[in-house]
Amino acid sequence: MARRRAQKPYHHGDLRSALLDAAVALIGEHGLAQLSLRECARRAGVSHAAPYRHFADKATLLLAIAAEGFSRLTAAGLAAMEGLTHPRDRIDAYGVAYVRFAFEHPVHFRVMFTGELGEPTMEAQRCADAAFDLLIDSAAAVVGADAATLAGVAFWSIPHGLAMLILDGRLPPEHAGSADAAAALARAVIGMWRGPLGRVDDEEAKATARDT
Amino acid sequence: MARRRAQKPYHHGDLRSALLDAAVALIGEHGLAQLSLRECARRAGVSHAAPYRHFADKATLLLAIAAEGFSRLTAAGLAAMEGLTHPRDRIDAYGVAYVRFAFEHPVHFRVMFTGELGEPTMEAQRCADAAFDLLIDSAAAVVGADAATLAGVAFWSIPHGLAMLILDGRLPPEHAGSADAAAALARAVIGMWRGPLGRVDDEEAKATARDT
DNA sequence: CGGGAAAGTTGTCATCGTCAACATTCTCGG
DNA sequence: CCGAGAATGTTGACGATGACAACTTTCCCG
Repeated sequence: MARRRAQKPYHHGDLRSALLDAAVALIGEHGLAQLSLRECARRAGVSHAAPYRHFADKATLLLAIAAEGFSRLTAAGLAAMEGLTHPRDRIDAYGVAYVRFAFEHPVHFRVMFTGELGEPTMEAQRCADAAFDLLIDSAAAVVGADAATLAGVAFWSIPHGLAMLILDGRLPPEHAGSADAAAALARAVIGMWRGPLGRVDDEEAKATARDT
Repeated sequence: MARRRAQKPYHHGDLRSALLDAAVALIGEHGLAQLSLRECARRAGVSHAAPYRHFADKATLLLAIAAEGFSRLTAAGLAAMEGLTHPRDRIDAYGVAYVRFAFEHPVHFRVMFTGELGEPTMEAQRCADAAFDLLIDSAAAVVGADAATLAGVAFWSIPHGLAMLILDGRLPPEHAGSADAAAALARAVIGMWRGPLGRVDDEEAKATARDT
């Protein structure tokens, strides 16, 4: 202790996080394709080979970003569903949170779904599965376990496609200008869904229709 | 004329297409991130700088692949809608064709939607807009021009999300094992859609329900 | 306190994207 | 028919990158 902060210590302290942060920032600035480990190292104030003490290779670093993204997505979904008891309300909230997440963490979202990252890490696989399982479980709570996979897939497609459109800049600015606008759009589009998820609730719709 | 085929001519003949084909093949084999212009050149039997006579840089080559993909997608959509007169049938067919396209041309599809390709070429922009306009027009034929953008966005989300799930290998094999299976899944999921696109047709659904 | 493990560094190599300079072939106007 | 300029390819070079090996510094625990 009593470390001299004036001259930087040989050890960084938390290089791993610093590299992840630098990578996310760099991807945001110059795009995924331009990302270089050496530039990350430079920005973290460390030599060009230091990253290899924390990541096997570039793909592993990206996988870590993806894993982080899936974790945050799951957390955002859980937070959005918190306090909601109606299954339909819950899965709708997840969908809206999904689009909001994509808007607020565009870099993570891109990395999560570029694929092309080689064989996923166990860590990354676990985080992705957790996010997907939450969706399937939420769907199962509406339509039952048998149809859950199909319904989950159908339901995921909507927020996911929406998120892609927003990130690709193919939506008019009034719908994609802010996180709130994007979320509102998501709520509107999801509200149009009247598939198996909707039918169940249509019968009890009047009982629930008090919020707008 | 009477060209000696035995010793290859100085000029390739159709290098541009050969490079595009090589690039698509290489991406399919090793992933987008591993693509190298030099490897494309090698595979086309040409020196490492030859590609620069046809593409300004690597990004431009990828943009060309994306443009080709959007053109084929538009063509596939048009072919699928051919002969169908009911607006709802037509947009449904487009959606199914969309998923089938993604399954059959996974490399093109990936390149089309990786974004991160820098500023799009005019060519690429035009092809992408054509595909999107076809969708919006098809939606407009169902819900009218006013709601067309919103409905188009909502409707695009479904096949797009579905395609992404299939390409990411997150679907059970019975649904993603073949192009026909994927298309059938798409048809099923799209059939669940009962938003503004569906409501119009629900009134005349009985008149149309003769297939299946 | 001492030795191994962890974390960083320097050096190196093959490969890549890109540019400049040069070579070959095509084509079209005279 | 020919000859010059435009296309198209080639060779060579440069800086940057991902990845590995060997070495150094610091940490931590027995």
